[in-house]
Amino acid sequence: MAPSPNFHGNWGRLGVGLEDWMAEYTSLEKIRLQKLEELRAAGIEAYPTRARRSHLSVEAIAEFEAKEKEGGEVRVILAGRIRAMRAMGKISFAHIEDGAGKVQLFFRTNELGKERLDLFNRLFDIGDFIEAEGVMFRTKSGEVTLHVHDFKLLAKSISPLPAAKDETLPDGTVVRHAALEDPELRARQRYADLAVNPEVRETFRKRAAIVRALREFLDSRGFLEVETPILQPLYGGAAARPFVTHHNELDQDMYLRISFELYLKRLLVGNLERVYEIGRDFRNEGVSFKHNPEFTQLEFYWAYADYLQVMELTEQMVSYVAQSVLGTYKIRFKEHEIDLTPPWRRLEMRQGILETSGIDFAQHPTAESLFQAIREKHPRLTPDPKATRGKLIDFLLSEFLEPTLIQPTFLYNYPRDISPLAKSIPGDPLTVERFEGYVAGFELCNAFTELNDPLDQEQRFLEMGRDYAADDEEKHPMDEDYLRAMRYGMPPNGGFGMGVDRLTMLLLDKHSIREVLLFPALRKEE
RNA sequence: GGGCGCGUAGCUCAACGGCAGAGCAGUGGCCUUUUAAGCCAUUGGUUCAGAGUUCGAAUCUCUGCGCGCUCACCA
Repeated sequence: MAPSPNFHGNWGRLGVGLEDWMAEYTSLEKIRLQKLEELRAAGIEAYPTRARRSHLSVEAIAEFEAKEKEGGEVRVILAGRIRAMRAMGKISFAHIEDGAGKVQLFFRTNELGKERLDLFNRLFDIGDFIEAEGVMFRTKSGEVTLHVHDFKLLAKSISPLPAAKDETLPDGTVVRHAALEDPELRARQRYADLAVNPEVRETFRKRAAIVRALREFLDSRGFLEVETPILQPLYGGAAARPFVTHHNELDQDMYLRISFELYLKRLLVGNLERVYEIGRDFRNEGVSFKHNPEFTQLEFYWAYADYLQVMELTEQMVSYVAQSVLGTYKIRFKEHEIDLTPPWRRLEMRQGILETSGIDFAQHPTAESLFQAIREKHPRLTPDPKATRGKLIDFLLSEFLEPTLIQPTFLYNYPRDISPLAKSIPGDPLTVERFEGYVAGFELCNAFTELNDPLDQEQRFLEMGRDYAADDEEKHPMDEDYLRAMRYGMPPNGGFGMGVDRLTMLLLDKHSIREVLLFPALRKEE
């Protein structure tokens, strides 16, 4: 099908001839481009500049239902996207969807005349945006519907959206047929996914509500929201590989931050006593159902508090968010019923690992001894022989304890050598005041009483440097400016970090981080 | 990065060594209260890409690409 001489489509942008234009579009798209031409030939603007709308779909329906008994007329202008069309001779039905929901449109030759109805049936498609003016009424089968007296195209759709159809079964459940389901397509073309899967839009509305609730909670407790650099001359605050980039004018390599920690704690030095940030972290590591290279993190730092106070604030905050977004403390995640009502269970890490693995790591003060114990007790397991004591403990944690932590649990008191920014427990140099919150078997948050002794901190950086000497990429760089800040004096404080994506997964019962990210990282196409 | 699996029409999926199909969407027709509207007719394919085995490949083998699951990595 060749474009006619008065074709208005922009195939000049290809800078090529007719043949390439033909290859650029699918047969369905070519048909729609022809319709576009016909519309324009008929003097109809396919992309008008302005639209009118008096009501959202739900408002129009509600207003009609309120006035239905006394028979008052409800005249409205609705605007939305065509999701279904049913032409039947001299009448037609369609459903449009707007920001609030769907509403049915009813077209009749009586009001519109044959030509206008034919125009609608022939040249309008699923996916087009339209504006429709008329009077609300109820059809024979009971659906509140707009009786259209006039309509107008607002934007023509060239590429066909998946024409998903909702079937309502006798028991009321809705089955969607031919919905866009391919996970790759849904993620790559999130715009199409959002357009045809309303529950995806709902997921992201709820995500926004979760972030809003976190802010409300912290704001109301005197925390100041701040923004610290994403582009940093030096990365730190976590053990992760960074993304490296380059500033041309400064001729200097820069890193995308892997955490906010060191900058937020600088603010405590500056007498900002309660600070938090919600923003993006970047970690140049593997991608999985719970890892995306960029992810949203919440961190707060609270002067004069310790990790026990942070624990209390955490359970209050998470339950507040659940209550405010879902209206309940009881959530479902996969097959689990989870109760977020505070207080949460508190379990000392040593105790938890002893109970689930039969190994008391306190009896094994060196990596060698702990490694031997694991090999003897669990011969089929193969921990890394080069692992530090802390990493072996972490291994036991994820192997034995983590899967059992379904109901919200604070696991506390961590080995010092995997926690270089946390403060030791008085009288116990091997253990730090740190906890992680676990729900549904995965780590939700991580917090500790922050190390505020600049000399100890310098020592820890040096130790980390040694531990990672063999692996440059994971080496924890010495942040001299951070130490300089600490030397001015940092108040004792409790700090906290939580993955907002993971919290969203938990609260919304989504089992992949991609379901809660609008545009997850994907390999480039082709 | 390793292992396993998947990739067929715009969407959802069949065909599993022997003519590449269905439903929806699309196109033409009938139909003035339908709603997965219905009925009649009909269009649409580089079976992800490339190579190989075979008389014959969507199907078997290899390579590549992409995605999913899983393991590793990830305080």
